[in-house]
Amino acid sequence: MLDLRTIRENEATVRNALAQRGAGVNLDDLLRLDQERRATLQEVEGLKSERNTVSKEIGARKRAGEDTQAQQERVREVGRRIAELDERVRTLQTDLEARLLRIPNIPYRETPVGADASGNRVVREVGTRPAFDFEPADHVALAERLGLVDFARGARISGAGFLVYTGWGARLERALVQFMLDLHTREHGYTEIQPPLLCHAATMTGTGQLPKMAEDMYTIEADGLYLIPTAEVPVTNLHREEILDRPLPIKYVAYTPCFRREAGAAGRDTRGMIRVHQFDKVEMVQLVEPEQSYAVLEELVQQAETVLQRLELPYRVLELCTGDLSFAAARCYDIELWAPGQQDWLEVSSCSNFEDFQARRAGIRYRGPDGKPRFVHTLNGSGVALARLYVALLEHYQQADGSIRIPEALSPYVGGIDRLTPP
RNA sequence: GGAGAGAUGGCUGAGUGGUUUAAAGCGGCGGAUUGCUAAUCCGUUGUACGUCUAUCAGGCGUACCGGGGGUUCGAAUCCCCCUCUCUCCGCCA
Repeated sequence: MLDLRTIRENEATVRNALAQRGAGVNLDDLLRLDQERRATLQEVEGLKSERNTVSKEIGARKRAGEDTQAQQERVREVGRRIAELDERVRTLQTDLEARLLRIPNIPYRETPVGADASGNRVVREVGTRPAFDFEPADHVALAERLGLVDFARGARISGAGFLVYTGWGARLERALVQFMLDLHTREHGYTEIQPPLLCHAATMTGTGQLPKMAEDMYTIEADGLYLIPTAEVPVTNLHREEILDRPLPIKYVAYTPCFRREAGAAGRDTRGMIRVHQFDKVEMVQLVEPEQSYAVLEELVQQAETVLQRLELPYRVLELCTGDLSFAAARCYDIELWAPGQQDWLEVSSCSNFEDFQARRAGIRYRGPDGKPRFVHTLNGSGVALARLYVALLEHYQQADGSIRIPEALSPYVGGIDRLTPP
């Protein structure tokens, strides 16, 4: 959420930034509502001040045994007017809030300007894509041949887009999760969190999933709950409506399943495990001082890259342009893995700085050097997303004999074996 | 799911309609005193919104005693609804 005062005082800058994102926002109505709210507030607060004074006087005179009938009647009138104006302020306030919650964040000043994904900038490409002396298979064939994933039974029990990992396939998934958690907790200084997977509306609003992305989430209507699309949601909201009493930065890492309806993506990537309704992800979240947030963003990207470097997989880092930035992000890097079976790049991480956009929505503050509360900056980065990592790993490490080599760093997590072989 | 008890400032805890613009204590901050530490003494103390001014600061106003609504000239206090916590019962991995 943007600060209303910022919008008021920097109207041109805000308009320009939102235009670069391609966001159609009616600022005129917003500013008019703001104007009316402040005017009405001034009027009603004046009346309340008057009422407080007179009421106090009535109390004093009653104690002195004087008649206060006339005064009481007069104040009753004032009270009626106050009730009307209060109602008006409430309406304006609600309307303003609803509009503010739908305005996306302002992009970082160096963000490349572009209309869509084609405007993204390749920051670097690391590692070399493998050369095969045979025709590389895709992950669906590999997973089926090795008995790692059962696509048909996933569809049978839950529908298309749900996976069943079996035997060594399940073991490999667990190994990857554990490998990443160990890396981030032991070497990168994160505290591990296991949050709820169902969150209510206030939490979903805090990080920006609501109100705009409601149709992307699975809902539990009977209880007013939503399945989390990412651990970012519960973990960032851990400190909702708090003035933090601990030193910054706060660094959390969480493994959770993620649930996405992929409502707008029907028919895309339907084959295999590239776009599924449920996948595992290890997510890093940081709450930091505003002055540090852009340095921390670089740190996050490197920590996500470390996962891929240890697994010896080739990848590239992109900076998203204004038109491709997600709703709440001010600056975002995506990391993509090369998948030989797809002959394409797969997004496995998204590292974003939200500045104070989420903190303002969620009310997450800390005390600055002057002791006054300030909003923190929030960041998160996948470290990294499974399913797609799994795809790239299978396709990258496939051998001519049909086996899958296990990279050295991962081997201890699968009981020391160095390859998966067909049964 | 049923019954009961509770929710007050950073913490403990008083307060059942107007001298409470929330007592007192603890803690925090500033100062005094003091070889050092401790102790003692004095002062100070939250958040949001609005507004004004001599605007790296402050003044004024409004609201905030779990959340929302109501009664009243006036609500922490009375009434209604909700949430959460605790205790007991039931159910249960």
